[in-house]
This record gives sequence, structure tokens and C-alpha cells, in this order.
Amino acid sequence: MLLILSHKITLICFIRMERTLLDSEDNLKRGTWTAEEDQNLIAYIQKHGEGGWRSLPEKAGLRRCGKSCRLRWLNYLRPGVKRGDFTSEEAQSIIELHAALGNRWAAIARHLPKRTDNEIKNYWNAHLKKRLVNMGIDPVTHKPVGTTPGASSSENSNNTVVNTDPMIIHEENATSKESEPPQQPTSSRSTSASALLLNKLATRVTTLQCFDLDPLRAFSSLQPMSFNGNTSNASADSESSTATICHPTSSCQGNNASIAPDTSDYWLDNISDPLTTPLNCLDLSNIVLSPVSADHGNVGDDVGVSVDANIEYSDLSNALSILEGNASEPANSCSSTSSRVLDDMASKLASLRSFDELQDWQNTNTIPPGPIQGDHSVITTTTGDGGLSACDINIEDMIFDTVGSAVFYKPNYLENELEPSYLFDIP
DNA sequence: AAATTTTCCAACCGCTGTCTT
DNA sequence: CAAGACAGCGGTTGGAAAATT
Repeated sequence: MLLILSHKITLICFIRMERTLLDSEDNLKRGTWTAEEDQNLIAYIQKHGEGGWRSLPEKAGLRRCGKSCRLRWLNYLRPGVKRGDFTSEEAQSIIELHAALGNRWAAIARHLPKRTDNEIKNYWNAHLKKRLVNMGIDPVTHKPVGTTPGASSSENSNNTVVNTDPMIIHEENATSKESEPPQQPTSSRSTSASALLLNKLATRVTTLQCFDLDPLRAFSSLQPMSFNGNTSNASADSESSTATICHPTSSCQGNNASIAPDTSDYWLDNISDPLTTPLNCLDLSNIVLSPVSADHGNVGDDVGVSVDANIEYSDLSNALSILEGNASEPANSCSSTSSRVLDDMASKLASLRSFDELQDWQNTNTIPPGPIQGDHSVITTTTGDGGLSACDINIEDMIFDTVGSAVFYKPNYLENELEPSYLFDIP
């Protein structure tokens, strides 16, 4: 019996060796790269440049396939590649971006300089996904488990998660381990329409890499493309239509295009004056424009917004007016904190005339974070505004909480390791 | 200390889109 | 326009290292 078992193990080991350590049928080496191979590859690319991967191995004296060489170079050997030790900021970004982009690792990687898609993917699978699960969050939908029946429904046919709700993630405290069950969000889902819209915009703002991702300006260029071309009579459209604004050079067209290409480089390289060029490159696939059956809330007391998972407008033209800062009603007529904040955002963003201005604004916190009022050791998540007023809000501090409600996130509180539970829904 | 299991990530594979001929 | 080459992407896997029994 033991003998048979021993033979069996030996056989398995032999098969494994043959697959992984020894040369394959095509005489190509597989498995871990040696230092010598790395050196050969680096030397060759330094001399001849990247590209021509198929013929590269032979020229470089490597018994590897071209794909393997390319992967090795791009993910590990290429200068500037940052490896290991993700910062809390990077982890936060990955979660936010994953909420917005789904498993589009390459797209996510473009927002994290020096990180490769492969490493981000691994980090997500090995760490972040588990962290979310432990917190009771569905890593696919980024919503609490149990609140999203048919979680996969949030993914479209391209396997792209269209939910954009990122969530706050608190750095794991190494000193205070487990024993505590995963903390479930204590706040109820916000029913504020304004808050939901604000969420969407805040998400975009916090991940802005370039002026072209200005969500408010994009709304302007969204108008002629939405509602199947009918912008004045939203109610005629009985189905929710997904609006995607396409890259100027992209072939994607129409309402159902789900993935907009990364456009940062294009805009930075080609657009000097945003005012003279239509801003039409923002992927708004998560923002669904459709008629609403009831006015659940107001944005600037004008725009009806549904409370479904998607932002919906009953009156796009009014919405645009508000978002462009041309609303007839002043901000103080807003019905809620989030409305006021939204107005502030709209006014500010609409006033920006260049990417530089946007950066300046972000850098100088034109809308400064004010002192948070209230007892944060008591407040975990609340359905109120936590004592914040609109003028206290720094847009960069906005982010989703775990239930998809708008919150205010003060990074400096995390950094200082103060009470981390300072999530505030916006009513 | 040894055996076993789990974790994590480097690398591979298959597929798709784009470019070139 | 078709076919092949190529680059890039995302899912999966093998196995070394770490953790646990």
C-alpha cells in the first residue's frame, strides 16, 4: 500500500517537473526567470528598444516565448516599476477604481503610476477582496452582502461593473485583531436623491486625473446623446438608457457603448483649451438617464432624481442649467445639505477653465474642510450630515461609504489614526 | 521539528482588438 | 477585404514561502 502510494507521489512529482521545470515540447523554457535571463533581456532592450517581441528571444539569446519576455519586461524589469508595499492611499484608490471600473486592471493601473495591472490584480485578489468580504461587502458590487440580489446583475455584458460606488476602507489595525465580527454598516441607505447624484459626481471628482474627466462639463456634452436623441421629452423613454460619452477618436457610439477609452493622454497631448473643444470623452455608463416616476428629491430644488441605483433625471435641461451654474434659484434654496454641496461643486467646476485651474483648486482646497462638529467617537455612520455644513466640504474628501451613500471622508483623520468612524451620509 | 495547509504572486494561457501586408 | 502578426488584457495556475497543526 505504502509502495503504491509512494509510486503515485513520485509519478505526480515527475509529471509536475516535466510541466514546469523541464523544457516544453517547443523547446521553450518556462517558469521563474533567472538573473541571467533578466540581464540578457535588459541588455537587449536597452540596446534595441522595446517591441518585436516575437523575434526578440532568439536575438537576445533567450529560450523564452516573446510573450513571456514582454511580460517579464513590462511587469518587472522595466525602469520605474514600483513593487510591493501598497500604501493605504493606493489601496483606497484601487477600491474606488474597482468600484467604478470593475476588473479592468489595465484601466485601473493607468491611474496608479508605476503599478502594473498584474500586481494590482494580485493585490486585489490576495488582500483587498478579502478585506471587503470581511467587512461584509460584496467585492463585486461594493455593496453590503444581501442588499444586492443577483449581484452579478451589476455587470454588463462586457463584464464591466457599472456600479460606481466606492467605499471607505479603514486600514487594518494590526494591533487590534479579529475577535470583532465584521462590522456591518449601521447607516441605512440614503434615500436622498441629491446625495445619490452627489455620490456619482464626488466619485468622479476624487478620481480625476485630467480635466477631461470633469463630470459637470461632461453633462453638457451628454445632452445630445442621451434619451435616444430626445433631450426634451425624457418621459418618452420608457427604458433606462446608458449614456456613454465617447473619446473623439474612438469608434464607440451611442447609448450602449459601455467602455470609454482612457483619454488622459489624448487630452493632455492635444487639448490646450478645453473651452474650444467639446468635452466628450467621459464614460458616464453608470449614470442612467431615464424618466422618473416621482420626484424623490431635489437638486437645487429643480431636478427630480430617482433613488434607484442609478441617477435619473426628470428634467435634464434644468439639471444642466443647475450643473452649469446658471440656475435661476440661488444655492440657499436647496433643500438639503447635499443639494447645497452639489451646487457648490457645480458652480466651482463650471467656473474652471483649464486643467491647471482644476489642479490649483484641488491643491488649495478652495472649499476648505471645516471643523467637524459632533462626537466622532459616538458617531459611526449616521443618516444625518454629522454636523457638517456644505461650506465645510472639500470635494476631495467626498467618497462613498459602504452602503453607497454620500459621505465626507477626511483623510487626515485616518492618517492621524483618530477615530476612523467619521462617515456621514448626506440627507 | 516535521508535516500539512494556506497564502500569495510570478508567470502562463487564451482571447480580443489593432495593425500591416 | 482577408489573413497573419502582434500587442495587450484578464483569468487562471504552479509553486515557493509562510502559517498552522
